[in-house]
Amino acid sequence: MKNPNPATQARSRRRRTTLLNAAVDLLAEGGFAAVTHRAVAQRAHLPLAATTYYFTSRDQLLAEAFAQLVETELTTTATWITRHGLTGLPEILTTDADRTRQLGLWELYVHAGRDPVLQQIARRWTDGCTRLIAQALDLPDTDPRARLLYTTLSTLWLELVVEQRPAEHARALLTHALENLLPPR
Amino acid sequence: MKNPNPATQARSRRRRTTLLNAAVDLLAEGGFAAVTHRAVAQRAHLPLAATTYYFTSRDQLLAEAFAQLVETELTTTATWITRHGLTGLPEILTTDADRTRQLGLWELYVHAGRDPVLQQIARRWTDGCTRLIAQALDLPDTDPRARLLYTTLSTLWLELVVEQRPAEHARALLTHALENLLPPR
DNA sequence: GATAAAATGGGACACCCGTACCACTTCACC
DNA sequence: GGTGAAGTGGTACGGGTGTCCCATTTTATC
Repeated sequence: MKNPNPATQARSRRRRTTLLNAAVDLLAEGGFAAVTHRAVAQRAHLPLAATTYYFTSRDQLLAEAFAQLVETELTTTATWITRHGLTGLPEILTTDADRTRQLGLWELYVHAGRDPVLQQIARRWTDGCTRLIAQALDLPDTDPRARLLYTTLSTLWLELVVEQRPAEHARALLTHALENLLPPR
Repeated sequence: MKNPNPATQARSRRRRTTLLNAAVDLLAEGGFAAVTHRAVAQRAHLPLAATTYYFTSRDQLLAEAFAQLVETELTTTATWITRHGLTGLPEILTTDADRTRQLGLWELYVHAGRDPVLQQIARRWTDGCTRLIAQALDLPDTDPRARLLYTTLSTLWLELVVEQRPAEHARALLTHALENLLPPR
């Protein structure tokens, strides 16, 4: 026995993350079905066998891609909120730049209803989002108002991404919800 | 020319709806990927070629299945609301009987973000739901309060179906939203 | 430098898919 | 009752998939 631990070499770890990033990109671009072993390998400029070497199955690959997508999306929206503050929150419904990225996330979110592994990540997503809203509103995480605002924001965002209707109404409704939720006290 | 219009015979029409129902069932049970020509044909006790005869492509089959799922779901929830009234609305978040059916609907809803044909049906779904809420609240369809309540209800329902957490908190939050939305006037 | 584990990559296997083909039967209408 | 279209169903084709196998190279430790 000379090299007891797998995935210990730097190049190896780099390859793994390359594959994972490729999977996330493909998921964002073409959705669920586009994440195949061959497509991921080609995207990462690696041989096909690399995918099965670093990920025991396609399900695992998808799960890790989902997890990574959730984390990055949470951090980016967190920085967005700290930069724009609460009053500019409705403006978040304009970010159709990475629309397909959001689509991929929601695809996996719904798919989590049939896969316990993904389900855990889905919960992480929901909890992370409500926490972000709570922080933006300067409320404790458990405050029903934060959770309430998240529910409307979530639906509006999903609708925007899926149905692609003009965002004006959505923004107006979100400001309405904000006024109706916070200042009346 | 003797029989100019296709699909005119009674047996033929029956077969078509049988296939469509089979597709809807499969979608509910196994999700998106489970709706294959072969599976649908077997489920309907019909030969494989029947699927390509009545539906020009798998996409069309999925689109029609989605449309049918939306319509039936809208009508069933409509009758549910008229029977239970507004006050019992939070109880709607207990119907985990056909959880997988809801899952299938949401799967296709998200997929609509990548398919213009499905997108139209997705809009029909959103509009139908908000209209139902508006009727339950005895408000005009365009009242922001109806739309607002729908957004929270939608997220809570999706969360319930996907994440399978206890429904108590969701129901409590919905009643909270209802009180906060209607009686204060 | 020897050695065993880790890493690499080319290829193959078995499977399932959507769809097309085509001979056949049944039907509606003259 | 003849005729052409509608409907039926068995079969085959081409392609893409996940996963596995195995020979080879590279690495870390002795």
